[in-house]
Amino acid sequence: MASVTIKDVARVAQVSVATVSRALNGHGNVAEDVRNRVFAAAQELRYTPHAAARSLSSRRTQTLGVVLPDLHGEFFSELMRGIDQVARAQRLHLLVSSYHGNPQEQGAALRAMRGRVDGLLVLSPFAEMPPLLGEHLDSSLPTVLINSQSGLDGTAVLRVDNHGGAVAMVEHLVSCGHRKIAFIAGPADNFDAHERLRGYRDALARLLPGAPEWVVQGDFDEASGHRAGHELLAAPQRPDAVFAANDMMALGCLFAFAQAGVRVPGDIALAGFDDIPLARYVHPALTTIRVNIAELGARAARLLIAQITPDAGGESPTTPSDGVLATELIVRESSGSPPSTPRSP
Amino acid sequence: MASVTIKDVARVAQVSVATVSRALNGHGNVAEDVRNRVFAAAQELRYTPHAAARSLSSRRTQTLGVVLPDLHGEFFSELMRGIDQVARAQRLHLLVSSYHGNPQEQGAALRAMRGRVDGLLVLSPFAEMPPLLGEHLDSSLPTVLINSQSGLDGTAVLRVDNHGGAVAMVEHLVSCGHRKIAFIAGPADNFDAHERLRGYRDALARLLPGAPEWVVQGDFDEASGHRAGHELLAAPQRPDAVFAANDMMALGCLFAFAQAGVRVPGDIALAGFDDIPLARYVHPALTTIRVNIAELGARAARLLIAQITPDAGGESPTTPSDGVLATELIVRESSGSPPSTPRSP
DNA sequence: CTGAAAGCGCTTACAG
DNA sequence: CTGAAAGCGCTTACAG
Repeated sequence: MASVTIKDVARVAQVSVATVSRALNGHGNVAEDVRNRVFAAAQELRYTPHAAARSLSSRRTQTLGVVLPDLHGEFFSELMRGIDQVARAQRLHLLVSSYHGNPQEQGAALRAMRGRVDGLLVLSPFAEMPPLLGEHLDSSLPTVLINSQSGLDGTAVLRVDNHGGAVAMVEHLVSCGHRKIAFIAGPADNFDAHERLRGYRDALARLLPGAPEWVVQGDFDEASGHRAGHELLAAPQRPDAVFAANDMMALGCLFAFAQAGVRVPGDIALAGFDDIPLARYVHPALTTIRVNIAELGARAARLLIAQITPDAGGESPTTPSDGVLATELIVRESSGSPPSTPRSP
Repeated sequence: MASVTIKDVARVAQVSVATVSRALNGHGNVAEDVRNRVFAAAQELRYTPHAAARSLSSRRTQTLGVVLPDLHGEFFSELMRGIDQVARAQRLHLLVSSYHGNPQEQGAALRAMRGRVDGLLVLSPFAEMPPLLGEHLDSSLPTVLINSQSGLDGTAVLRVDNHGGAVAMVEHLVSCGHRKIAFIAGPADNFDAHERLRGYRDALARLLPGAPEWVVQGDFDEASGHRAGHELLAAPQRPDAVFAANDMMALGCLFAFAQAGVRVPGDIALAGFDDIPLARYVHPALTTIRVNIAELGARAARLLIAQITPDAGGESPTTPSDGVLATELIVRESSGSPPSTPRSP
């Protein structure tokens, strides 16, 4: 079953290659019996069209490109799941490329997509748009940016409502009676981190006017949360509540508190952001903000498909090219308020 | 920056397209100054070769295909991480395709890879080789099967040592003094599940001759572990230890025990398989078998690359085409033996 | 070292 | 409804 081409099928079916192409692609204008002969021949020979050849002449690859900073963990797999779900419904393939957090590589990854994909999904979490992004984005290639700083001409952007989520969390903590609310920030150069910090600040200013901000720097990983936890405990006055910009840091912080014999939420309340699977399993279960990453991926894919084929079941044409994905407050034990729903495994 | 082709570069550099091609591909036999002119022209025009065209004429796609049952969770993301790591070192792209557990779709996915990839990594966990696999595998396309039942002619297979891991776990449980060891099995039609069950049986027969097997059926998800837990507690004589064929089921079982007020490991010891991130966070931390999935992906990718380009830094030529990936016993609290290392977050 | 030309395997106007 | 032919954008012997 080496390489059987359209010519072989044409020969066996005794028609021209043009007819084979039309028959196999369902182009209507083919006589019934001819079509059957072609199908039979194709089947007999186990013919599969050569994708590169088809792409070259049809200018379509039936493939969506996904360019990410890394292929790591929950976020990646959830995003891919969402993207895959809508891509397959359109019979589109997925070409994934990680640039390993390296802006240099990002440009290369973007450029290498030419001729391989019909459109691009790009995750570029840098708070400052790398100049490369704009330069390497082929303006003739439909593109949807995910959770990225915008700033690009007409490129569609889809974002998680990080700001709104952070505001909701501060509101919740305040409603639980907490007043001295510290924040463990994410990496300064990360756009999501930036938005969450902004949400914390805005909510604090509005709900607790006059209350000082209390921000400890972290970098989204557990170790930095652990350090931040110790740092907070060392302060002359301890906070009532700690809001970490993501769950991993909240977990690190929780561990630091446990080491120091500080009880959560008895002594200090704690909250995170993301609702990773672990969040419900730690003790106490972590109050957090849920982000439906699969949905983010699915919507981004729909947005992109709508750009590629305005009538293939993508987002409706009235959908604005920019979108925001809502978040959800998940109240568990760690924030000092009894959870609204019983704990489930 | 629409579509600039090699012709445009040739015109600007005032050479033939053949020369442009040779210069850009580093073919040595190009005069220094000509090469420079070509590079300058390419840069000026922001030229990027069209992948489909290049593939069609060179018969190489610079892409590895990955065909998986689903794009779900930890296993998927770890596998991808490992594959990506070695693929990028060779500047290879990754085309991923999920067949959503549907053998029918698997065939389609496999066939659709023609002309898109230089080789295939296929995960086909069905205990019975779907006849489709063999039929749809293009014999001219280098392929590596991952964790699949073999049975195919010369196709390379890479496996996790599920049998060995299960044996090691039973040995550990026995060494902790447990005698009545129950097993929560995975889905009957899953190859990994089958091997783990076989390991349990073999070890039991060897270490505890005469002891009856005690197998409860599960299907790898948490809910089935939960059911199995209740079922085990309802038995006239409770087991000393429960070995679940994966961590998710162990977690479900743990939850069932907690609900029933049964203490782990005090009343019943518990162990899982996989070492998912949650395993160390639950209480008590779960004794399990670690499988380095990223390494599995990396080795599979190397094996495949070696087939594609026997001298591009893939596995050494002496590497057998079949391989087994060792597992590691991770002792934590749940098995009733004090953990050998202090608990870390 | 360089160019003209064939060819990779398809698709798609263009005639008929 | 069908076929001959051009063309998609490259690469690669083949000459020179």
